[in-house]
Amino acid sequence: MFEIKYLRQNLSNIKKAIENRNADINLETFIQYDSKRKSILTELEELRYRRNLVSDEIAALKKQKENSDHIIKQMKEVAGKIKELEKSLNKNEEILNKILFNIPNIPHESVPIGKNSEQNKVIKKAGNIPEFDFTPKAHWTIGKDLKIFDFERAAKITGARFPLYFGTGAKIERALINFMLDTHTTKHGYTEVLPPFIVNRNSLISTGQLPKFEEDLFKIEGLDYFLIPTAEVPVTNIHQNEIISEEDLPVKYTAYTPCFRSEAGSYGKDTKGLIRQHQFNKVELVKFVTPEDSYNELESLLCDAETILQELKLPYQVIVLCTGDLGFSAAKTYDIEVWLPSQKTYREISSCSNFESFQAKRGKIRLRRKNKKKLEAPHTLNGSGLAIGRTVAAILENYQQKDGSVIIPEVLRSYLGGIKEIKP
RNA sequence: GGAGAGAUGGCCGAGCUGGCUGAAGGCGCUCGCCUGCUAAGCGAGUGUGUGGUUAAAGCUGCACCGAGGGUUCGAAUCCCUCUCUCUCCGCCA
Repeated sequence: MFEIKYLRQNLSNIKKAIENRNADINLETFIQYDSKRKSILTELEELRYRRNLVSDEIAALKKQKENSDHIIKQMKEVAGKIKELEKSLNKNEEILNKILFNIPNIPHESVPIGKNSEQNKVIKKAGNIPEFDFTPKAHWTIGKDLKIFDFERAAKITGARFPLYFGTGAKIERALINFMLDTHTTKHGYTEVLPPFIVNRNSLISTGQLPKFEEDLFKIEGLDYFLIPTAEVPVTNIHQNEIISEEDLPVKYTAYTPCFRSEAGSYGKDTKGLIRQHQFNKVELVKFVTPEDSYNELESLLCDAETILQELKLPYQVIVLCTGDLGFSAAKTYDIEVWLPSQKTYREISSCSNFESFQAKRGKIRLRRKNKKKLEAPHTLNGSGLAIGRTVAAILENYQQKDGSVIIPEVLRSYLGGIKEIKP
């Protein structure tokens, strides 16, 4: 979110940025209500000033036991006028906020300008794409043959797009969660967090999922609570409405949570397998940093996520999202995409973003510098490190053997009682 | 679920028979003095947001004492609603 003042002063920049995003925001309305706000406020503050002065007078008169009825009578009118103005100011403020909270973040200057995902840029390829002397199977077939997951039964329990793992399948999920958390806490210096899986409206507004994207969320009936679409929401909101000292930065958290997404508008896409589910597990990385460090911190966040794929020896590529594909709150985003042999393509497995001060401002997270009076907004970042279900899919597909078995990546074996492969 | 207590500045904590309280006191922090270092001591300063003015420091208006509404000329203080925290009882993984 932008402060009104900033928006007023940088209108043309923001306009251009929004155009680059293919977003549609009516800034003319903003200007209109902004100037209205100013005129109401000026009048209101003058009246309040007068009221405060006269109130003191009345107090003084009363103290001297003198009559003040005539002034009080006068002030009654002023009080009425004040109330009126306050009402219209509130209304005006509501409209302004609605506009303000619907304006997306400005892309960083290093973000390529583009219309959609086709203009994203590949910036790195890593790992070896496996070669097969047979036709590699899709992970849902492998999983079914190995009897480690069962989507039909999951649909019976709940509905389409819910996971149900058995035996080694369930264990691999758990092993991956532990492996990732262990790596990030011991090697990368993150503090492990286990947050609530249900959050209130305000938290979702802070991180930017609301007010625009309510249809993507699962809402709890009868309460203004939602299932989290990502750990980013509860974890970023840990410091909502707080002042963080400069010397405490960077703050780095990692959290495992399930994620719940309604996937509205994605019907017919990725209907099979683990790629697009209503519920999936994820290990998330979240950072609070000083503005001057945030782009370096984005690079290291990306590295931290990449490490997991390197250790699992899975081939991947890194892309930088273009302006048209950038998420609402992000100023810059790298996606890591893992190779899926059955689809002969790379699929997103992590998304690492710098939100700059966008979320901090919405969530009133502030930064106190060591020798400065004025408070600033810290920058927030987050990234998946990684999505667990998609990692399982990638392991199954990349490590599959001709006989239908799947080799377990070495780093995971100690988490799985030492087994080296899953056999049919 | 029932009964009660509470929510004040970076933290702790007064005020709550309405006006002199943006808020005592303490801690912390900053600056200065002092002691050869450290600790202690002394003095001054120190909330947030937003507007005006200024080259700047500063001065200054308004708002904010959990959130929202109400009463009043005037509310941290009174009333209502909501949220959260704590204590006791009940129930429970």
